[in-house]
Amino acid sequence: MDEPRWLDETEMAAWRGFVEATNLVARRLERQLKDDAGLSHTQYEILVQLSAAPEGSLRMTDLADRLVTSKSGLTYQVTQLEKAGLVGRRSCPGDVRGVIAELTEQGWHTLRAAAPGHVAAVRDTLIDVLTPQQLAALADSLNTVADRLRATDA
Amino acid sequence: MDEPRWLDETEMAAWRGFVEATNLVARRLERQLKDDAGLSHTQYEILVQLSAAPEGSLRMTDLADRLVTSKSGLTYQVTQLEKAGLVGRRSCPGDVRGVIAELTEQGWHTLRAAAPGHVAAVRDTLIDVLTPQQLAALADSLNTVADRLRATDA
DNA sequence: AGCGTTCGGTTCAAATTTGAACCAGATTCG
DNA sequence: CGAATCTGGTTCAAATTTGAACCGAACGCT
Repeated sequence: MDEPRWLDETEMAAWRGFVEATNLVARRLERQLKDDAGLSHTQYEILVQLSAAPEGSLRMTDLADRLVTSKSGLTYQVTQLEKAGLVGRRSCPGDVRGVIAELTEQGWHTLRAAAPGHVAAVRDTLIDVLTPQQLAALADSLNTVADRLRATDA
Repeated sequence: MDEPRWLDETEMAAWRGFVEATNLVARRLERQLKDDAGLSHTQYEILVQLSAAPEGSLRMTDLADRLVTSKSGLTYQVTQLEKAGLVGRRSCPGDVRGVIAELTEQGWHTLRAAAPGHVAAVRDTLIDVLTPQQLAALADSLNTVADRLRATDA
């Protein structure tokens, strides 16, 4: 194990910033959603992903891919949302094993009700804090990272 | 509740990128640390913060501030690390209530052993994926966000 | 058709996280 | 001094997350 390449000052700043911003933003938004809409961020993300899919429905596996949770974690949360009446399960035509999660009427309604407050919070914590240039740069960098990880995960 | 300002394309890209990169990077590094060093990222962060402090020790409250966990979460993790022999608790001179967490010899050793692999993984997932310009821009944006949140949390 | 492998989802126990309640030691004023 | 309040840390129950084990169904091949 030879001497590794340590991080220089900028690299360290990027990394510390990443860790810190990540946690702080997550914490802040978690609370906002819980307080204002009674949803965890995970649950909100599930609703968002479903709402963006055709018919407001997705197969469990596809949903798990888009979110970044374990399969069992998804099963758990979908069950919670089902109990709350926001999501339903249907079986998947053509594959008996498959399960399709689908937004209910109430799910759509809850999401529409939660979205404005959440967007405002996102602006407040992340978007409006930065200049347009910073924001564009951030989007560029983070998407590079995300794409790269998506690719190498497979 | 009037019509909110929705996110435009760049804003949305930044936000989605943030959520996605955040989760993917966290997941990746969590696994790396667990596999290679038997530590969770939280635990590793505790060791790092302690190692950066004078004497390798910090008061619980200060530690909780630097990490971004709840007080009870910190108590739990420090107890775990104590069981593992990486951290010790001392009482705080001058304030009977206070507790100081302190790296043990073994804690230093474990951290030194874990660091190279972790740094390599950080490079791999985040740093080396970006150009120097992207990296500098990322550091700039994220630190702006973090600083701003630190300020408004108080 | 038959066999071995992969896939999709759930179940389970164990580890972690969180917020609220709590306790004892500080602080602050009147 | 002494009551009222605040602080630092732990404890507790409840919610969540994770990975491993599992089961039945689909697939690839012979």
